[in-house]
Amino acid sequence: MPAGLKETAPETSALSDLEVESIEMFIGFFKLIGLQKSIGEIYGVLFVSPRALSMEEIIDRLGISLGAASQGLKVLRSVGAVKAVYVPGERRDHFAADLELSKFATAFIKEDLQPRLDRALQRIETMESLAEEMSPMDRAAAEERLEKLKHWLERGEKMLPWILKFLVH
Amino acid sequence: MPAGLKETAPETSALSDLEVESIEMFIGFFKLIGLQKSIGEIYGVLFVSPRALSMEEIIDRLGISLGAASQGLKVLRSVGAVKAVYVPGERRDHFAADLELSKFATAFIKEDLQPRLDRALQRIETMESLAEEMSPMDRAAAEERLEKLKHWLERGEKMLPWILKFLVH
DNA sequence: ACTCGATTTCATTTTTTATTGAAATAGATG
DNA sequence: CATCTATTTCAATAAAAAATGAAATCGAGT
Repeated sequence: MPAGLKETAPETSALSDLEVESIEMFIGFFKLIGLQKSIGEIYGVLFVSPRALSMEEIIDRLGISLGAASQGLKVLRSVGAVKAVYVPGERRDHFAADLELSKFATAFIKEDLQPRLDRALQRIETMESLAEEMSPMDRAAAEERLEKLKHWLERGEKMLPWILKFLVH
Repeated sequence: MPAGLKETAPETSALSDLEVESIEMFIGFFKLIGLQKSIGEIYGVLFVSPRALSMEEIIDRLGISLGAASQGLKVLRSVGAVKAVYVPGERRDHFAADLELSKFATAFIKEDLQPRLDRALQRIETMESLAEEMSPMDRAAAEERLEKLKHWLERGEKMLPWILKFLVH
C-alpha cells in the first residue's frame, strides 16, 4: 500500500445510502430506549436487507466486532425484534428483522416503564411513613407533594395498558 | 483526627432517609429521559425540602460541584421543573421544585419524542426514493417494510397529543 | 467421540458522557 | 464605581458505558 493513504478495513464493504439512512434512524430509536449504537446498527442493516444475514455478514457490513454482534443479536432476539431463520444448505444461523416494530415498544413498556412506576409507588409509601417524623407543618407540605406525585404516577399506570393496546393494533 | 478513620467531606451534611428515597427515585426517572444523575439528585432534594434552597445549600447537601449544581439547575429551570423563588433578606437565589411533574414529561415529549418521530418520517421518504433503485422484488419487500414502519410512526404521532392532554389533566 | 467452524463470554481497552473546579462574568451593595 | 459574593462557563479529569477480541464453549458432521 502506498505510504500516506489511510488503510481501510479490508472486510468492510461500503454501505448503501439506504442502509445508512436505516441505520441512523434505528440507532436513534434504540438509544431512546437505552440500547446501544451497535444494536441500532444491526437492526438498521437487517431492516433493509432483502434476505436474512449471517452474523459474519453483519460484522463485515458494519465493521463491528464479533462480541458486539453476538451480544447485540442476543438482545434483539430477546425483545423479539430479530429472529433466526433457517437457510437451506447453510451451516450458520441467519438473522432477519422482525417487522412487528411494536415489539420493542411493548418490551420497553413492560420491562422498563411499568416496573419503574411500581417501584416509585412503593417508594412513596416509604416516604409517607418517613414524613411522619417531620414537624406538623413540614409534614403537611411533604404529604401534599407526595400525594401529587402519587396521583400522577397512578395516571401513568392507567395509561400504559391503553398505550400497549394502541401499539399492537 | 485519629489515624485510620476515613475523612468525611466536612461540608456534606448527612441526608435524611426521606431525602435519600426521593433522590434515588428521581435519579431513576431523570435517567429515563436522558438526564444525568446530578440533575436527579438536585430535584430529589428539592422535592422533599420544606423550603427553597440556595445553590450553596444544594452543593453542601449533595456534595456535588459548583459546576454540576449550576448546570443542573439551569436544565431544571429550562424544563420548568424548578423555579427560583425570592427569599426576603437573602442575597443568593433560592430554588424550589415545581410540583407540576407533568412538565418534565411534556418537555420530553415535545422536545425529544415529537421531533424524533418527525425526523424518522422524513427519513422514510428518503428511503422510499432510494429503494427505487433496487431490483423489483427487493424493492417490493423494502417498500412493504417502509410502509409498516411509516404506519407505526404515524400512530405514534397521533398518540402523542392525546398523552399530553392526559398528562396535564 | 473427534474435528472444526460458529457462537458466546468476559476481562481489557476504547469511547463516550458526566463531573469538577479554576477562571471569567455578572450583579448586588455600600 | 470599587468591592465582594454569587453564578456561569468550559477545559481538564474522572466515571460510566460500550466495543473489542482472545479464549472458552457449543454443536453439527464425520
